[in-house]
Amino acid sequence: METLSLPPQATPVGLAVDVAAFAMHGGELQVLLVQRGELPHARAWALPGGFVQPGEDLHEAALRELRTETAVTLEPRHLEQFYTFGAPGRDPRGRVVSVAHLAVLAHGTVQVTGGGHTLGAGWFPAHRPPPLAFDHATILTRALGRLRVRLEYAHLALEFLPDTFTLPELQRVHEAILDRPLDKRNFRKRLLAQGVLVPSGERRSGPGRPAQLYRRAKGTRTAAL
Amino acid sequence: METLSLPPQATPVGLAVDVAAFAMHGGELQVLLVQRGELPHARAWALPGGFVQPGEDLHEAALRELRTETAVTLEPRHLEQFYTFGAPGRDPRGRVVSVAHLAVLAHGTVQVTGGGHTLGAGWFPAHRPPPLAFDHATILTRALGRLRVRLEYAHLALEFLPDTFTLPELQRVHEAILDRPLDKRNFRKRLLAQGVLVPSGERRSGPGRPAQLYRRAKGTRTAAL
DNA sequence: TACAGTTCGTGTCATGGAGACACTTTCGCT
DNA sequence: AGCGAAAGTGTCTCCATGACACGAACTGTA
Repeated sequence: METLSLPPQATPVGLAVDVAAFAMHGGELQVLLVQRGELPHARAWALPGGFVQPGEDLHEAALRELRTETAVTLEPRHLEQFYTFGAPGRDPRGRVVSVAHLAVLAHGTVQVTGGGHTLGAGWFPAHRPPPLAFDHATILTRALGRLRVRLEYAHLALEFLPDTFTLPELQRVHEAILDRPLDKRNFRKRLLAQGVLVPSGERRSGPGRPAQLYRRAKGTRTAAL
Repeated sequence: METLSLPPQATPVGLAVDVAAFAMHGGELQVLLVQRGELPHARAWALPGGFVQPGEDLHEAALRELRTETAVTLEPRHLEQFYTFGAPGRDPRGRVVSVAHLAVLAHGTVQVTGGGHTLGAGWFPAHRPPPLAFDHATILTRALGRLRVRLEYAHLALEFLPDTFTLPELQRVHEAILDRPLDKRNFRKRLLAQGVLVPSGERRSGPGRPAQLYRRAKGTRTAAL
């Protein structure tokens, strides 16, 4: 079986992965972009991504690109494939099909120094990005849509925060993703009713009344599919 | 721009599409399978699919494979990409990445004669399929999951039926997809409240009380994404 | 033409989740 | 002590969902 090879109908294509990686910073939802150092679209901003290597799973490839192109310090808390872009003209170099991924990085991961063969990397407002290379604006829009959908019935928002967090912080994550304000009381009611949050007993001080700190309940890890 | 070519990092892979095509037949949800005529997995049943051709969009490739491998008579009413399978060992011939699609064929499309380089094609119970080649059992399971999700908030079930249909017929489609019975009164209440159905005035006779015929309301085409 | 068989069509009540809505509490700072 | 700032809290309404049983309309046959 291992000696079989690809039949002639299998016209080779370039297989790439692109990653829309999000994090919260300054109360805003940010997306990680790299500045391209090569043609095509040199000096343009783009989603981190690149070609899949032999024997490498799509998931692994997405992780590798994230690490080598952007020098982010932490592992993503969530990584999920969400759509494959394969229109014939989408890359001027030839036929490149890209499996787009959605990643969530925890708070505290936001320092980025650039790396690999890019000119740099940085965080940008996810809802108002700069002009992007290739069809990456489309990819980003769809990633945001997926993120919104995931909010409804998953615990994904928790992945943006440190292990321990306050309810107002969590609310700000939801608001940043949905790009609209939410009612405080309804938000708390809904979240607490889901039973995935456990008060840690601690409180956090600041300019105002201290907030109760919460922790995710055990056995509530997101199915990182 | 057109003279650029793929960089050396782009290790070539085989790019394929596979299609899980569903239709209603005999009150049951059926999936379209082909019997493979070539190695690997010769004589095994598999989802229709094959390699994408140069310059061909993924969507087009899925349509072509559906037509040439199975000689189905009608166009699918819905075609949607839902996941890309790219684990290194999934195909013994080498690195093959498959973009899996979900298709819905209208009632009346069920005659299938086989074609292309397969030994035949046929319909099988979607929830109890025969053993399948490659990782197609996994693909089918995920296609069914997607179909269920789509039922909740889309008009996808209508695509299984002819232009004009009765409410009990539509209910049977939902029941077949969910693989469980539904309450008649609640089902009618919910569907009619959605406002996507319009009584056509006609009735359909049979062994029992005649049923009201319905038609989809204008401007309610499924976003075939 | 009467009856049996078969399928279609209909309404109420209880429950649970979601959204609108305003004031009090607790702390830090001056 | 007082002020500013943010956290925390409860009620009511509305809508969607699910459980539940019987009469109505037609076909075919005796």
